[in-house]
Amino acid sequence: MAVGEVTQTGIGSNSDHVRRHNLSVILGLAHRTGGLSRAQLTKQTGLNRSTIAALVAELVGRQLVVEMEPDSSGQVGRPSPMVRPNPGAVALAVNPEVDAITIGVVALGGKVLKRVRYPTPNGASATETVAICAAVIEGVRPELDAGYRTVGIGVAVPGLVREQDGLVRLAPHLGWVDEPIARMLTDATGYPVVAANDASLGALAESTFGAGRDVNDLIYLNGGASGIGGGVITGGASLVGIAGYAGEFGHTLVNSAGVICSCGALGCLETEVARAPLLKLVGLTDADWDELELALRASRSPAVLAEVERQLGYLAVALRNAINVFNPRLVVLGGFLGSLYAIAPAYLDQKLAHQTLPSAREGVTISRTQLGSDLLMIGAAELAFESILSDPASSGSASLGGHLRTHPAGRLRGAH
Amino acid sequence: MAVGEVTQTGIGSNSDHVRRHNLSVILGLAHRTGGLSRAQLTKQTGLNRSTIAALVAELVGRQLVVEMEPDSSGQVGRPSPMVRPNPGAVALAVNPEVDAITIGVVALGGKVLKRVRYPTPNGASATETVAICAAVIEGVRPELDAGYRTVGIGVAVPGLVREQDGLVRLAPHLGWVDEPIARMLTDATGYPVVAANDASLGALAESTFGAGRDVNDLIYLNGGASGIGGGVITGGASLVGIAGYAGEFGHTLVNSAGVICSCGALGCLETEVARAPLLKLVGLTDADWDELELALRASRSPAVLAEVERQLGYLAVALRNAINVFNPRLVVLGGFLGSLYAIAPAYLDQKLAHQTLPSAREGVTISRTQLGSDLLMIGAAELAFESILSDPASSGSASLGGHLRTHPAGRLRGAH
DNA sequence: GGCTTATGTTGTCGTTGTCAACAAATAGCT
DNA sequence: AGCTATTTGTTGACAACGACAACATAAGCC
Repeated sequence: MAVGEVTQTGIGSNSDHVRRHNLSVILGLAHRTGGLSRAQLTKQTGLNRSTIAALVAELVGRQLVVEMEPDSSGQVGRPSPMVRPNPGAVALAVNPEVDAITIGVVALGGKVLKRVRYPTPNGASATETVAICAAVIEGVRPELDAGYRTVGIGVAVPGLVREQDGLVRLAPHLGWVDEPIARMLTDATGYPVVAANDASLGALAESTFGAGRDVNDLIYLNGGASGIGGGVITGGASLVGIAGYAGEFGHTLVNSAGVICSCGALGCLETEVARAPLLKLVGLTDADWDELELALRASRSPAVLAEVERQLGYLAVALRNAINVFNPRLVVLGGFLGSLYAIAPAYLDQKLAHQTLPSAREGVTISRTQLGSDLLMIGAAELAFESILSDPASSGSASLGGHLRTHPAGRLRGAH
Repeated sequence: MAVGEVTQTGIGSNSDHVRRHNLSVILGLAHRTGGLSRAQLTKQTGLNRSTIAALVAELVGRQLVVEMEPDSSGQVGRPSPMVRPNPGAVALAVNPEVDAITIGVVALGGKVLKRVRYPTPNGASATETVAICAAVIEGVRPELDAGYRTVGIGVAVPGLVREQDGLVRLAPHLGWVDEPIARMLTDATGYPVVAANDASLGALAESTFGAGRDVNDLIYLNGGASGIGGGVITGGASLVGIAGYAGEFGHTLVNSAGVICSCGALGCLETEVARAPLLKLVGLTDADWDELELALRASRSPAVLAEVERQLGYLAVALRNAINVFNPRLVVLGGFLGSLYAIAPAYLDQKLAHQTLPSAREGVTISRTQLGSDLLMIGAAELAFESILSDPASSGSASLGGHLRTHPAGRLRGAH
C-alpha cells in the first residue's frame, strides 16, 4: 500500500481523472460551505481562474451547482459570482427505527427540505418498511419529478450493514437479520440505494456540517433507545473496516464485574450506560432525549445525579479507550449521551483527565451534536450524494426531473 | 471532507500531479512486489504501454528503479523487461530500545542490507543516542557515499512521537520526555529524519511486506519489554490521529478489578498482560521473545499454562474491543504476544468467539508477525522512504552517492 | 471622471496520456 | 530451419486538460 496510497491502489491517472478530481473538489467545496465565490474557489483549489470558470460551467451544465449574483461585498475589484450547490439536486433519506420510519428529502448542501415521520407502533419488518417507504416516496414523486433532480436514496439503519451491497446483517431492535434492504428499496422505487449504519452516518453528518466541520479526526457516539452506536472519521474519511461494521463502541468492556450483554460478552458499555434506568428514575416511560434531558435537569434527586455520574464514569472508560486508540481531535456525543454530558460535563472531563494518556488528551475536545434531529437525514443523504460528490462527471446531465439508474459503486472511504 | 476526499482537500490537480501520481504508483508497485515486468505494470495500472515505458524511464533516470533482463518466462511473445526497486536506493533505520540501539541500512524493496546492534546497558539519553547513531552512520558513510543513494533516516521510537516534527513526547522506558529526536539527528548527520512510534511502524511493515501484504485493514499488537504497543492500518493507510499518537491499545481497560497502571488508569492491558511474570515463571531473568517462547513451550508446569491462559483471556478482551471498533481483516501479534498465541491459539480463538460481534468476527484472522527481527528496521525505513514513494519526482535525480537535503513533508497517512 | 484593484473571458501553449502502426522477440508447429 | 501466432517494446501523431498572458469588465476610491 505504498504508504499513502489509497484503496484504489495501482490505478494510473490520466487527464480524465484530473478533470473528475477537480470537479469533485469544487462540488465538494460548494456542498460543504453552502456556497463560495469563484474567486474563493480559485484561491482554495490553487487552480487557474480560467480553469475554475470551465469547471464551474460544467457543474452548472450538470445541474449540480448554480451561479448567482455576487454578494454585495464592499471589496474593490470586479465582483465574483457565487457558486452554490443546486438546491434542486436532492437525495432521499430513510431512517427506520423501532417506533417510526423517518423519510426525508435533503438538498445538496445539506438542507433538509422535507421530513415525514411515519409511526410504526408495532415495529415494521423489512418488507413493511420498504412498502411504507415506497408509498411515501410515491407520494412526493410528482413534486420531485417536477422541479428536482433526485440522486438516490440513503438509508441509516440502527444495526450492522454490509457496506458492499447494503445488506442489513443484524438490526436487533428492528428484529432484522440479513435483510437486503438496499436491493429491496431499489426494486420498489427504481432509485439507487445505499445503506449504512446510523451512527456511522451520524459521524459523517457531524463531520461534514456539524460540530466536526473543520476536523479530520473525530469519534461520534450516540445513545439511543436501541443502545449505543458509534462512528469514526479518520484523516477526513469514514472508518468502515472490511465490511462496514466498524465503530461498534457499544460493546467495549467497561466493567468486568458487569452483566452479560445481548451480544454475549461481559460488561459492555451498552449494559452500563443506557436510557432505560434514567427514564425510570425520572418517572418517564418513553421519551425523546430532549424530554429526558429536561427531566434530568429538573430533578433534584440525589439518586438521579448518582446514576448520571455512574453512567458517565463508564462512558469515560469507553472514551479513554477510544481516545488512546484514535488520538482524535473531537468526540461528539449524541442522543442521551449528549444529555448526560450536558448535565455534568466537569465530571466526565475529570474522569477522562485521570485515565487518558496526557498527550492524547491534550488535543481532544468533547462536544455535543450540532445537527439535532436532522442528523440522520443529513447523514443518509450524504451517503446517497457520495457517488456524485466523488465523481460529478459520472452523472448523466439529465434535466431536472430525471434520475440516475446506475448503481453507485462508491465506497464511503474514498478513492482518490 | 466531501466523503472520500483525503487530507489534502481542496487542492486541484493538474497534469503535473498526474505524472507524480503515476510515478508514485509504479514505484510503489515495484517497491512492494520486489519487481514486476513492464507488461504487468501495464495491466495493473491500466496505463498505456508507451506511458509505462516513459514513466519507468524517468524512474530509472532518478535511480529509483532498475530495468533488468526479462525472466525466462516460457510465455509466447516478446519478453518484457523486469522493473525492480533500485537496491542502491537505501534508507537508514534507527531503533533505540532500553538495552540497545539498533541501526540498519535498508534498500528500497524492503531488504535489510546491514544491521548493527549497539548495546547500551545503562540506557541512553536522547543526546547519547544521537551521538551513537551519528558515529555509526559516520562509519558506514564512506560505503554509502560510494555506491548508494541514501534517502534519509527513519526512527522507530518506543513511545509517543509527534508526527508533525518527530518530537518524542514520552518514551517511558527510555526515560525520554519531549526530545526533538528528528531535529537532533538531522543536525548531527545532515540527513532528513522522520520518527514515529515503533508499533505503528511495525504495523506499516507487516502491512507492506509481512502478514498483511494483501490486506487493507489490520491491527498490529506488539508485546515487548516496554509494554504493549499497537498500530493500525485502515483502508490501506496508517492510522495516525491528529498528532501521531494513535494505536495505544496498551492502555485499554481489560480488568476493572485490576491495578493502577503507570499511565494513571485502572486495569490497563499492559498491567495484566506482561512479559515479566512469564519470565519469572520459567525462571529466566531477561530474554528475547523467542527464548521465552521456547521456555514456555518446554515447560510442563500447570502454573505456566494457567498464566498463559490468564494473559490470553485479557488479550482477548482488548482484541474484542479492537475488532468491534475497527472491523479489521487481520490481527497481527508480535513479540511475546505472538508467543502467547502460538502456545494456545485455540484458547484465544475461543475466547474471542464468545465475545466479539459475529459479523465482525467472521472476517478476521489472527496471525503472528512474519518479518521477525527485521520488522522495525523495515518499518523505520518505510517511514523514511515515504516521501519518495509518494512523490518520486520530488527527489533531485542526484547521482549515486548524493543524498537529499530537503525535509520530507509527507504525512504517513497519504495525500492523494 | 479617472485611477486602482480584482476578477471574468479568450485564445495560445506545454505537458501528459492515448492510440495506432510498426518492429522485435519468443514459442510452437511443420 | 523456417514459418506463424502472439506478445510487447518503440515511435510519432493526436486529444484533453490546465496554465498563462492579454484584454475586458466592474467595483471602490479620490
